[in-house]
Amino acid sequence: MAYRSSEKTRQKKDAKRTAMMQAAMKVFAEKGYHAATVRDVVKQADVAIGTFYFYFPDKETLFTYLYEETADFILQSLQQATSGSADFETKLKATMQSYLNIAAYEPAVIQLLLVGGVGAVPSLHEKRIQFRERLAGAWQRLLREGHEQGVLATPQDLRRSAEYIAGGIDEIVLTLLRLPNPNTDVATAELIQTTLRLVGYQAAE
Amino acid sequence: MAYRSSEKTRQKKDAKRTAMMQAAMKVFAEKGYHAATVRDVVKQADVAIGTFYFYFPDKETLFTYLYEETADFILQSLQQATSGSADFETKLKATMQSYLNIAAYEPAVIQLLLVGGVGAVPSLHEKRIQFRERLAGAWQRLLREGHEQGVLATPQDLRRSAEYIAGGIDEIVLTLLRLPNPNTDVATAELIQTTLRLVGYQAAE
Amino acid sequence: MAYRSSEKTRQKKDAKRTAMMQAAMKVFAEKGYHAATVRDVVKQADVAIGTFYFYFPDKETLFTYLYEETADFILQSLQQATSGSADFETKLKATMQSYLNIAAYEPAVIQLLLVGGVGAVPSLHEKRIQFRERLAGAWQRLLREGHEQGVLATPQDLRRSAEYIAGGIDEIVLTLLRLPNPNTDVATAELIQTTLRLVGYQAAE
Amino acid sequence: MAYRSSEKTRQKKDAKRTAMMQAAMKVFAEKGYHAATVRDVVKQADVAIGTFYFYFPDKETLFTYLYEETADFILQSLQQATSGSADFETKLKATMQSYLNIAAYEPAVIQLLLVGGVGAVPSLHEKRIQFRERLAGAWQRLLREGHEQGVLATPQDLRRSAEYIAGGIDEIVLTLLRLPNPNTDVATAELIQTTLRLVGYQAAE
DNA sequence: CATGAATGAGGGTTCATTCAT
DNA sequence: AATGAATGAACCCTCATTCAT
Repeated sequence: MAYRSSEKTRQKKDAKRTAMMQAAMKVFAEKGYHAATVRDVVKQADVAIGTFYFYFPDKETLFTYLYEETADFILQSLQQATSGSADFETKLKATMQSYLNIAAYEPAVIQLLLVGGVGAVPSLHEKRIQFRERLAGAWQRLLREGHEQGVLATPQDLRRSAEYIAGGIDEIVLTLLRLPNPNTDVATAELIQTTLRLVGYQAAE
Repeated sequence: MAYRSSEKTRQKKDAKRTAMMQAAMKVFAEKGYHAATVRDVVKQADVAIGTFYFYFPDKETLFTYLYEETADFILQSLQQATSGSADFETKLKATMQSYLNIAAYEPAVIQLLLVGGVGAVPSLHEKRIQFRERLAGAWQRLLREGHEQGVLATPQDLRRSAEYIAGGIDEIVLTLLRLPNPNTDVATAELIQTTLRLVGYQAAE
Repeated sequence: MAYRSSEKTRQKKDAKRTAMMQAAMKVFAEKGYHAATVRDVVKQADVAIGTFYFYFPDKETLFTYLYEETADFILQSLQQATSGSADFETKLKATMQSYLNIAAYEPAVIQLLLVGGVGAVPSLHEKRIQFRERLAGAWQRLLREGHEQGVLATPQDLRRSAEYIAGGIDEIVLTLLRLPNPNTDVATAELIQTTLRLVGYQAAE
Repeated sequence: MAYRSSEKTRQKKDAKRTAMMQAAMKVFAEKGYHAATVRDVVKQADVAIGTFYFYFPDKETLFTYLYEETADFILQSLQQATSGSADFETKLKATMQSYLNIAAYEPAVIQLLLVGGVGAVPSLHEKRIQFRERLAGAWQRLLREGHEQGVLATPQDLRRSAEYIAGGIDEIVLTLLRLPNPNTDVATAELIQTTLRLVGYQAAE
């Protein structure tokens, strides 16, 4: 007896859901978890408050989901940049490129991850820690390759270097995002050079 | 006949005010701005809620003041480490030592600055940005000395390197603070070495 | 050319309507008026929420209608038991039998009437009062017969005795319904005896 | 340093708390748990909504507490009436007197117990069941005395009779409370006579 | 000075109801 | 007829802030 949920309707619903998540992303990125209200989100999405609860179970769940999805997106982007067979320097450049690209074209993504979830609900705090660890882990994997290729300074604790890099990049990215017209290319080039120095890179002969 | 609060009274008042600020620091560092309530603070300080509003105009002002004071404390500590006449390496070691010391013995100070005020009230956001800039500025001054002594790699944007350092250190510090028994000494030594590489340090002959 | 819904269509519609009312009865009996939601009802009936509003104008009206219908059903059952020509004792036994039978086989009916509509909407409160009065009225009619047959103790206010009986039975019924395997037969026999004593029954010689 | 909480202040607070509980009692008795809102209560008490939460942790807790307290009050009143050494008839009269007195002078107490907590939150449902059981228990104890004095009809299930009595009385009481000027005395006398018949009372020679 | 009772704006969430498809 | 996405009033509750004592 059930009417076939016309494909069109389904698509429309999905589109709306996506639109609402983007609205939520923007609001959370700007205000952070606590300061952002559900009313802010629905206003941004131009829907009624009940609509929010039609699409999402509650504020916390949405934020957690948004945070995880965003974190996965970033980490996969980095993963992609480091996969394949290439030398350390090439991969590092690609990775940095990738990260800065996201920062340039999807600033809310970065804002959400870096400031949106701080000082929030405990379950969220946990997620944030996980993200930082996975982010450092991504860099660490890259460094390990460099180490195996024998192009990095020794001794060094690759984990700690990876954390240093992750933190350093984000500091610079946040500074960039505060500028009206950030020159991402120059920053990327400099970040690459600085990071190469940081790990004591010596090109193989 | 003009009233004048006797010196003793004033001291007592100041002591209470200080105690309340320490209580507030602890609470804000643990929970962050939004999750911490004024009631949490007064409970920690063991005073009535009305007393809070005798000493501070409101929650936001207190937090801002606390944030500024804490930021000043950190920045002055770094300043002290870099003042005097010594070579670049010595000063960098002293600075790093100083920062990590604070993290080790006054973790709340670091927590407050790094996570306590993120995603909070707009006025606070501003303060946070200022702090990051001043922190980068402190490192930048040190790097400039190194540059003038000719011991750093060129070309490099000292400002950007300073930001990289500031961000990298904090990432590692936050990781350390999550551990039950962080070995600060090892971390400090590594941070120094990594930072020296980052700036392309070459000891003068 | 006037449309006329074919007999078949009407029957189908009535069937659906009935099914939805049974679903509503179950839900209201279990949760009571306020705690039961329209969504609970449509879920139980396995239809969409819009369908509910096609068949019923709103929640309150449905409940009121359901309550009335159920009340009528009970009262008619009692009526039937007391109709015909028989002596007081026989009729009382039949009436009690009838009531306890409903409680045993259609507990939701009783639950709905006794607890489903308490503390609800004003219009419902009115209905509940009416039901109690009609229920007492049914007993009162029976008692009047007994009085006319001269088998009841005098003096007694038949109305008040009728209320006493109605309230006493329901108290016991509700207690029974809480048991996993209520022995209705024993309870019925006891209720009959107790009620006969209550009205001071003396078999005619 | 703590100022002595002047006895006067304390008393005032207690008085207010009591006033608020009475306001809550009235509202809950009139509307039942679900239909009554916290705003209804604070409006009745003429205080702000925050004041409610200063005195009580939440709506459910208050209601539960109110319900328990009221139940205890009623049960203790009955207890008092049945204690002491007197014959069965005297005690039954006293008990009935006591119950009807409360109904006459504190109708909200009865309303709360009988209708206020029906169909409410699960924890409350439990409380209601407990109350009914304790109420029946009170009557049962009285009947047992009568049984031991050999003035009651045998055989009869004293528990079931007790429930019958409890339910019957409440039905009549609720009817009375609907009248503008209920004549409690006549009702009491009749209830006593009817109850004596119900239990098959035969005065000892 | 210090207290804590009192306030009420505002936050998250529910749910009866509507209406375009 | 039937659907279910969308709405928004209203609920419970929190918490920064005030002020009489």
